Amino acid sequence: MPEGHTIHRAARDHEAAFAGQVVRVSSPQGRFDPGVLADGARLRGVEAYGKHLFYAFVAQRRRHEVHVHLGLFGKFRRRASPAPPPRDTVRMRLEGTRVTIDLAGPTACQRVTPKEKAAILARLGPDPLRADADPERFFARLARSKAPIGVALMDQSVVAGIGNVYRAELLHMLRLNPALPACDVPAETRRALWSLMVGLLRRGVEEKRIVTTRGLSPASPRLATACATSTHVYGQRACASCGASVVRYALRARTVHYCRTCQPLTGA
DNA sequence: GCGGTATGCCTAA
DNA sequence: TAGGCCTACCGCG
Repeated sequence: MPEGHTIHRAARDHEAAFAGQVVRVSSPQGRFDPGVLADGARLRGVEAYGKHLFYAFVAQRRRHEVHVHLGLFGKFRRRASPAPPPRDTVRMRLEGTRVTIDLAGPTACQRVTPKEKAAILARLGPDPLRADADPERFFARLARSKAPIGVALMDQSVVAGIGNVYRAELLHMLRLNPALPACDVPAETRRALWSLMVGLLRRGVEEKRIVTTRGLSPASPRLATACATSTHVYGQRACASCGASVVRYALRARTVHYCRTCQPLTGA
């Protein structure tokens, strides 16, 4: 479930799993070249920025970075070491003494130079999960964008880490119609959007899933099914607030989910 | 077994 | 705007 929360959680978990250890890096699938990392490299840290991950290794006294982007399909699987043989779709295997992480289906998995990493970061807007995020950049971009707010929120150069689920939920919670031009979102609402992004993404990191409704975090799987409405409109047939049918339509090739009653176009 | 679907994003036209 | 890429899972026959 790769939106920003998944990436930040992976950074935290992988850093904890491999902190300071020597990790063996391989590509069972063969589509990633680990280079010098194949013989073992010490993991110095894992950094998350929006939906991008950067693994910093030291091998042969030099620093090496691996860039990972999960895209739509990418997934990490964690197992205890020694792990069973990988599936043949595993693009990258990170093998530590206690933990082995398999990565399958990513859009990107490659070693990058500092210059290449900087170029990736330069394309990204502020990330609400990062302490160094500057929300003013987000506010400024919205203020001068004529694009629909539903498009602006998915634009990683406007804000980094928001995907289709968070977009739908943010807009619903602030009663914004996805088609409203971003520049018409009032300044107060821009600020509210930022605070909400910070709160929801942080919750997503802790719970390892996207939960935007107040629902309790149920202890038993049976209860979990009963309280399955972890969203207001995304993936729902009926709006969790008012019960009206949730509308779906394609906006720039991505399906937007919203409630006509709670999010009228004129009501902003 | 097949087809549809998914929380993403890039490129060609 | 359409198509391509990447993988896993689910419902259907």
